[in-house]
Amino acid sequence: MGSPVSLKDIANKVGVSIPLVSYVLTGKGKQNRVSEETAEKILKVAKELNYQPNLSARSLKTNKTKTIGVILADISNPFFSNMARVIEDEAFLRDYTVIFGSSDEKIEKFDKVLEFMLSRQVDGFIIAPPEGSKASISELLKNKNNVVLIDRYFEDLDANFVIVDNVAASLSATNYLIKKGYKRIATIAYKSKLAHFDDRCRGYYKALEQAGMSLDENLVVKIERGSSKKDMGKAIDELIGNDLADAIFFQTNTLAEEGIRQMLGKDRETLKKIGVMVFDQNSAYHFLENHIPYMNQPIKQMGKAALAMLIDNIQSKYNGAIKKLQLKTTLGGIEEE
Amino acid sequence: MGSPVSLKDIANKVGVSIPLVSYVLTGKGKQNRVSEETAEKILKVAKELNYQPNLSARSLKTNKTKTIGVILADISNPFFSNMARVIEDEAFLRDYTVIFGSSDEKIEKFDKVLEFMLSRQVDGFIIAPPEGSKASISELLKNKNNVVLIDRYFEDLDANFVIVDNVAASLSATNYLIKKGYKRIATIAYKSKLAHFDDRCRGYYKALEQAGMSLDENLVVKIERGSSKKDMGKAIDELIGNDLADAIFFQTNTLAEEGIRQMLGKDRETLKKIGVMVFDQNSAYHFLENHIPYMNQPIKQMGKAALAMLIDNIQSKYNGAIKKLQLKTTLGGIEEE
DNA sequence: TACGTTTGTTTAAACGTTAAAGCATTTATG
DNA sequence: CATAAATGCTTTAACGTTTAAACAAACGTA
Repeated sequence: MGSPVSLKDIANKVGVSIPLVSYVLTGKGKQNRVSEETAEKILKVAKELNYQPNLSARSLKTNKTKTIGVILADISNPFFSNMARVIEDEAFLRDYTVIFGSSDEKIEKFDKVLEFMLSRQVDGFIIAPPEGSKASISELLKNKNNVVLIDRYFEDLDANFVIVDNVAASLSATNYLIKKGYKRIATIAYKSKLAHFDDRCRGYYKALEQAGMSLDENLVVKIERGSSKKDMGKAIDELIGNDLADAIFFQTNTLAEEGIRQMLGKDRETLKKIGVMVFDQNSAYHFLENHIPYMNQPIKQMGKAALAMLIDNIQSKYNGAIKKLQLKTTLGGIEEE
Repeated sequence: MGSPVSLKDIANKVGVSIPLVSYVLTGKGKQNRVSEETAEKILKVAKELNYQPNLSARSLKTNKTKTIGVILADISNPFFSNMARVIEDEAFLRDYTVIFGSSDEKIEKFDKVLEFMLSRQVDGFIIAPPEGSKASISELLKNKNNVVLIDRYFEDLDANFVIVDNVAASLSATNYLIKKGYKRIATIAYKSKLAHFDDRCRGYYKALEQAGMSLDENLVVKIERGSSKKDMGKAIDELIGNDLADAIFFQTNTLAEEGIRQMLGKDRETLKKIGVMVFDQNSAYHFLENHIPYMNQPIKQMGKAALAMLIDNIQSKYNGAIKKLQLKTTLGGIEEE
């Protein structure tokens, strides 16, 4: 129990009615013509008794919980735990409570978490949608729920989102390898229909095209999520064992981590011969002999922007207008820095 | 809005009074003598209308929010984000909501987060207490709040906790290095008064003593939290540059990460000559040439146990009895495995 | 002086639940 | 057959808020 002090206690002590106290403490004293004098008394007593509003009662009345639900893929994954941290901090500042849920990239889990949060009557959502969740999210939007997608989006779904410019990022990433002189640049991606992964592939294609390099389908490898260890082993074997590729662009952090591990497993020298580029940052790269260049995602900015967008939406600052924000990535981990 | 269906709607449709519906839907039908027949009708209609209880109203009445507050040092730190994930999952299964807060090891931030959660009327807390938080937690306990400490504890504070056996873990860790034949084993710890850090040092002392090795104060380095980069640089320089130590036992993951980085910075060969042992696991070690042995903490077990303990406490299964759980660590990352 | 307006307050009602007490009707008990 | 007990339900009240409407007193204006 915080403090079992209610408006009633204050009202009694000051000698006024309960609504008056409510008006003053919610800052609506002026507009409800509460005299300066009583307002002061009320504030003083409230402080004395260390009044804490009963949020359940308030929510019951106002139909707002000041809580937002955040569904990420996996909160123990560094990318998402960093994002969670930013959202937590930002929400704290704005006096919003956050509840987190991990979808594990599974639609069934996602739906369960979503339902859980709906039953908790959250005021809005920040969601990194897993594959196949378009229908659920579309449903959510129909009930005019406040939703901001993050990190991912759906091509033909009119929803707010905050993502990075994946095409541009992949383009830069691939360009970096091209400029380094690599000729047979492979890319490893997840087998997924999520739009942002498509974009990453598109960026890769575009870079090759712009450089006048032909696209070799054998250099584009898609890994199944569940069996990434086995698949990655095979992929690395084929790409490197057969000298198919001289550089690899990993499209996610987790792919890179597994891929690099597999490369190291073969022969410590492999990594020095093969060019590597990664989408997203990872502190573990510091442990490697050579610097690993990566495309740095502005996690902090994304989290902040998503939360700001959502809360503005909840408070219906811009009524109904859909906001789409695409942030820039930056090149990091290069030796010059 | 989930569904704006209330008990009233169900009651109207079935043709009974509201309390009857409440009784049935909360499983108290039998004890309130509701006939099988009406109970069935109520359940059927509830399902039809997709009734979702209004938790605010329920909380207002019952004074329980089915929410627990979890305060960790930093949710973007892998150890804690893994812990968060376990707690999230476990709470989800039990239909409890979790709100997280990061203390950043700062007492001021901790107190703010604590107050925030109290204002949210959480039913209980799982806390990894930062240095200096004993008074706040003691206060919390006085108001008979349900608290379970995790990862850390206070020597002379009678509170529930779930930790690892730090003395035993450090003993094993140091013993491992001793058995490997190292003669001048250093340890690097944080400058902190937290009891679990003391324990880790004690385990180290004990191992040396048992092996008949004398304790060299120069081999025990304490790093300031804020300035760990600078301090660590100096420490590594002194220990290794002067050939003071032939092995280092890092007492936390973050210390090890920084320490290893510094060692690699000097010369890639250093790490092969100096024995290293780390408290806590880190997937980044896979990127190093040599295997890094570590003491593996049962994060999953800890999180699960803490949550179970807390919820049993909330439901006052064991009334007032303090529970102290100390779990075993295991040796990991050794080459033989 | 009368009456509309402003000012400061109170009363009433509601949000959706739960818990206790009340009230018929039926069934068991001697 | 009278009465007690069990059965199945309803009524009442309350949790702590917020919001709208009502009210009284003081003031301004004619």
